[in-house]
Amino acid sequence: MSRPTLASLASELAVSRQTISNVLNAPHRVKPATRERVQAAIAAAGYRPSAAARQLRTQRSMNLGMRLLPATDGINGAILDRFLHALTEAAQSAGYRLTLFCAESDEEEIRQYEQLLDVAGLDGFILTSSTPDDARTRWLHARGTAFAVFGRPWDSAGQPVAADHPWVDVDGAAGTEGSVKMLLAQGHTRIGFLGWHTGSPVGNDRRLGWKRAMSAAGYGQDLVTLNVEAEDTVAGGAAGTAVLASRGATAMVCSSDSLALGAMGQLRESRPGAFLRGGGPAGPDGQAAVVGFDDTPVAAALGLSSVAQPVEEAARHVIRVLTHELDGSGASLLSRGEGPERQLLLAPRVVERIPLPLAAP
Amino acid sequence: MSRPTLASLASELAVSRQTISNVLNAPHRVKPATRERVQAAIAAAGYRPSAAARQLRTQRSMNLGMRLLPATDGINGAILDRFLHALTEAAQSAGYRLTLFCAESDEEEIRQYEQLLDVAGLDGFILTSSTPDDARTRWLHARGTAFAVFGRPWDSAGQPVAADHPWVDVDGAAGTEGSVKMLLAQGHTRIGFLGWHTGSPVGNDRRLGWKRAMSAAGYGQDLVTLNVEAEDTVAGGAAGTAVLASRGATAMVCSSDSLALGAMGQLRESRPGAFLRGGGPAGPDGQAAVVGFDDTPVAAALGLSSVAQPVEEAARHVIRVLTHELDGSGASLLSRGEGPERQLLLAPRVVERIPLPLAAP
DNA sequence: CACACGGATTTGATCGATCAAAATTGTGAG
DNA sequence: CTCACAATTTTGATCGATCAAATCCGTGTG
Repeated sequence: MSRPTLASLASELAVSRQTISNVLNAPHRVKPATRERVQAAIAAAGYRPSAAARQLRTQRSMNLGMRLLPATDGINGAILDRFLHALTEAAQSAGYRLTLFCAESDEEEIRQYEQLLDVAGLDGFILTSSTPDDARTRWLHARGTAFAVFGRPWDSAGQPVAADHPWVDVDGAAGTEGSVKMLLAQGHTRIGFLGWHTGSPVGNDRRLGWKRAMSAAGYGQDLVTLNVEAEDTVAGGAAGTAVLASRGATAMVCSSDSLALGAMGQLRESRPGAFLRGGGPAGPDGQAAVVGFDDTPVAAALGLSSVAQPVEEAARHVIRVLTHELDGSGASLLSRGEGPERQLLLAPRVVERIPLPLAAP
Repeated sequence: MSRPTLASLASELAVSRQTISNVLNAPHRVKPATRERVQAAIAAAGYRPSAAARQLRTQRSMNLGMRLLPATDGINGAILDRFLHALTEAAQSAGYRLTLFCAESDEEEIRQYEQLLDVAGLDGFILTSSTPDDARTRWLHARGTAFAVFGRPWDSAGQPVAADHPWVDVDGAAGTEGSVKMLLAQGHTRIGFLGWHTGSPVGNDRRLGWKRAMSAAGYGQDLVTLNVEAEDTVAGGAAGTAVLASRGATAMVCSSDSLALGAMGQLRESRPGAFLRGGGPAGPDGQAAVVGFDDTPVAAALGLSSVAQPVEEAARHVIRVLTHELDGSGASLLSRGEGPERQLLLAPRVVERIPLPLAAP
């Protein structure tokens, strides 16, 4: 009554182990008649090859690893859920499993790679953020381990840099650019940017989009005045908004939903009614406007416009590239030059929302 | 230059494979002198036993599985991050790895169990929610697979029921009871409950705590009037709050932060200033009060009081029980009757917050 | 009719560990 | 000095698959 194995099935069917193995791994080598007979028996017995035995022989585990970063803020970290889910789903349907691990630092992450490669024989890794001059990608590359990154490579100065490893990222600049355009279309002209300190490449990228769109619209002269840096918290957003409002901004594009949330609150409170009904600093229709970034559930709940990252698509692509790298090496002769883009910048989408009245009708 | 194996190390050291294996798995059998010599060699060579080979022989993978539920709401789903992180960390330090998988339904989840057990040889599973008359726990139990649940077992009528599998849960009733007590201490007497429809056992449990505390305080006569059911969304919370306010509630305990968020908005908007500065339905100090549930990041950001679940502790305990079950079976003679509680109800904590002014000073 | 040939199938070795049992060594009693 | 017995170490088999090479088989050919 125990689990069927290649050997047990083989003796039942009066064929050799190898024939069954071939039916599964190289069907063309088996005569159609036997193939079908074996396939039927496999289905009937519910036979499933043992991954451990297979791994021992082939040195492939069909297992991908990913570090779970220490929970951040949670408002913005909420998109991790979606990413992780899509990643797991995509890996699963590509025949891979996903193993999680934790690490306190990037150095420890590297030590974990080493251990997981040796012990569990993971086939590849997914990195969920890139840092300037990333030691982890260097290490993985040197070791010849397959991996794919959600995040562009940055040089030590925080500038985008070429690299030949696979990565997927979302074009943050395009997102903020879109936000500015939306606000311009609404008639706003004094559009501020509320972002992080300049040490963050991701933050700088988002700031860049705002600058680009403002310059293109002929408001380049406001780039200094209307650019404010703040701590990435709700309180930071409120404080920054107070500054921007005092400089005459009627709308603002934020680097995160946390900041945008703070901005909304500030506008509502400091000039009661300003946000919804006009008055105080307000745009042409009498309303001040805020756009966040990441389109977190909070934004949706509060009716905050925000830039939505296509994280599901990013996750699927990460898996696509990584599995192509892993599976494709054998079939490299056939599929040379085809395959998915190894480096891909996805365009985000600006979700325009009408602020919720926050009261039942 | 390739990875050291038991055999390669053995020949270098001029001892047998088995001796090295014993140093790792049964050190007491090895003479101290050799043991140290071997240990030094292991460290020097950076030897790590292959999990695949070990699994093939021992039939244990040191791998635990968990289904990633389709992302829910996201406001409340945010605590999954924390749970998952703590789970991974605890599993890791117990020497286990965590494998994720997806399933569309509970039936598919069972099919995945079957496949993962056969193929990957997972040692156990973690279930992250329990449903009334749960088919999954029945299946796992029948199959003799180790598992632990975050969530109490409920019978088909949604009532708590005894079961002999390990589980950990948070005492929701105690949470809402604590919320009520906090509001009573603030001087409120007309405290409403804004919860989910009665089909949800978890929701009913939370409602129960409110009822208990209200009755104990002598407000049992209000249990019908001040109990409102709503859809678990921000809009639902706003609508329910309108009803509760019209019935004279000055404070409300909610089943979730989504509802509480809706409640806050409703209070702010429908009676401008009510929430912060008194007026309209308000408590003794002139303020209406809302308490949410789950202490999501949004609650923290907005200064919403909420009931915090000790999810990290729950995760650690789930792993503790599960690994004890798995590791302990061998040592059952020694540790009989000891070990962690197989069933544990954790007390949540009410986090009292002062609503943020939402404006910078 | 023997023989080469390619497709289909089988055999034996192997991946790297642990288990079970056997062999070796050391120790104290008689 | 020998023998029983425990402590320590080694040997051979095994887990369940795949690889590489060998064998088998039916055909077409000279």
